[in-house]
Amino acid sequence: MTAAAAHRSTRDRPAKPPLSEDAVVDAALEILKSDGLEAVTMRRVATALDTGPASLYVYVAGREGLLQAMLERIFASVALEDPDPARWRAQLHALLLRMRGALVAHAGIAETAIAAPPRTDATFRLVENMLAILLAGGLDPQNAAWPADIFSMVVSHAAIETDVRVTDHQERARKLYETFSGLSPDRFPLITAHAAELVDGDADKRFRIAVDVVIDGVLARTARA
Amino acid sequence: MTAAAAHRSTRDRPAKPPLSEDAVVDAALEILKSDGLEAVTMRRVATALDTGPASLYVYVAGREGLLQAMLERIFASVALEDPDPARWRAQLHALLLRMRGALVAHAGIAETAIAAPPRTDATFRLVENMLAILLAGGLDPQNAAWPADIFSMVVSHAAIETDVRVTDHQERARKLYETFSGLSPDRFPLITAHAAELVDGDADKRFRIAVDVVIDGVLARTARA
DNA sequence: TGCCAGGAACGAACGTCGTTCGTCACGAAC
DNA sequence: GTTCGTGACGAACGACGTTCGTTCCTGGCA
Repeated sequence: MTAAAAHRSTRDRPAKPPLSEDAVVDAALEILKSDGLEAVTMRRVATALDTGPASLYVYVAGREGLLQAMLERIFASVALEDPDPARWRAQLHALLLRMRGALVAHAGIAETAIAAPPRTDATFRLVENMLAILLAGGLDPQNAAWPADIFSMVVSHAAIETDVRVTDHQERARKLYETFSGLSPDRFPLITAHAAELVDGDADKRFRIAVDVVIDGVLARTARA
Repeated sequence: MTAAAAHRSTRDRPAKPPLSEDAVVDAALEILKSDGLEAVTMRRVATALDTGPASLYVYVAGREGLLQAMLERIFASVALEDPDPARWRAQLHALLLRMRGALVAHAGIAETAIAAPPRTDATFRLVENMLAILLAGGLDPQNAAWPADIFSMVVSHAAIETDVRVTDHQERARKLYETFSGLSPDRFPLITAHAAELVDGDADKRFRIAVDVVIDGVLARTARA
């Protein structure tokens, strides 16, 4: 290809939007959504932007930086609650459900949130809001600080569990039930006996229960003190 | 290189132990321990075994299979508890602490445990033991099944947090404290005000509290029913 | 004892990845 | 009109996981 041809090809696409961090993150999120985390490669993102991988490094600090920027964008999109002492428990559930939803909508990124949790504005916002809700609920600062940590963990894990680009979650539960109940009753008497309880509930229910368990645990801790 | 030379070189190392799945996993665990998860490459493991990467595929189902085999080995090494209704809470702590310890000893593998939790004998053993302890504690099957899940999550997460091949954990806590307290008090009044509570406690203490919170939460749930 | 089959070992290669470097084009500033 | 800085990018490097075809060794059978 001659220089003239290259020039003409540039001229042919004047509508191509200029690169920017936002554009790069947008393209990456789209690929993540459709093809999963391992499909988010520098080359693939660059191709989606009609350029080469080298061009991305101006706006993004390598692949790791790109993943962090994606997480930042996702967390920043989560709406906050306006703390109300009368409804704090419901508000906590609502906030955490939205966090999980945001992660699940971009299946696969939750892995990154756990392995390298970002310490950025977007996450501070969420921690701040969690603290506000818990304090509005009457907890003392220390007993509000512990669960803030735990909840981040619960959210990310729930997102991973819900991920697994599987169409039929009910089918997955059935498979798991068969695995459990099909084990040797001699070696695993409890698992086989209670397989139904182990796989009971869909992802939403399990998530809600996990959140409630943590809340109740903190409350018990507070009452005891 | 002639065939004769190759033959001689083989003859030169008759002491080289034959390959086996155990040998491969051993070598991989050693690399994991010393240089972290991303250093566990097929090529590197093969080099440690004085062979080429192609030779590993007889004993291990690719890199993913190798990681799973490593996890299996690690979990299998965790000693179980003999359920005693009088000491069930302490037993639960002991078991979970050992699980965490096993993961931490091989920093980095916890990531795998979360992203692709293995459903193998070694993990069934642990779940079975957790169930036994919880049932000995007087919980009904359903309320024993929920936390079994949650505890796996807490253990893995704690292992990741404790990982981060960092020599000085106290230094890390100080850095984190400075990050929190150095934020804008206008935007993050609660984080800045309670920075001390947010970073309080070392990894062990935080882990124990998380476990207790979950136990108390489940007990509260049981009492309410 | 000689021979053969089958599986382990492995050299070489393929395609893809993240990342870097040097060059080029272009718009702003003087 | 010239210069200069910066974004864009072609090309390449090294490393990765994995596969294929061949070679070699060994244990069992004739």
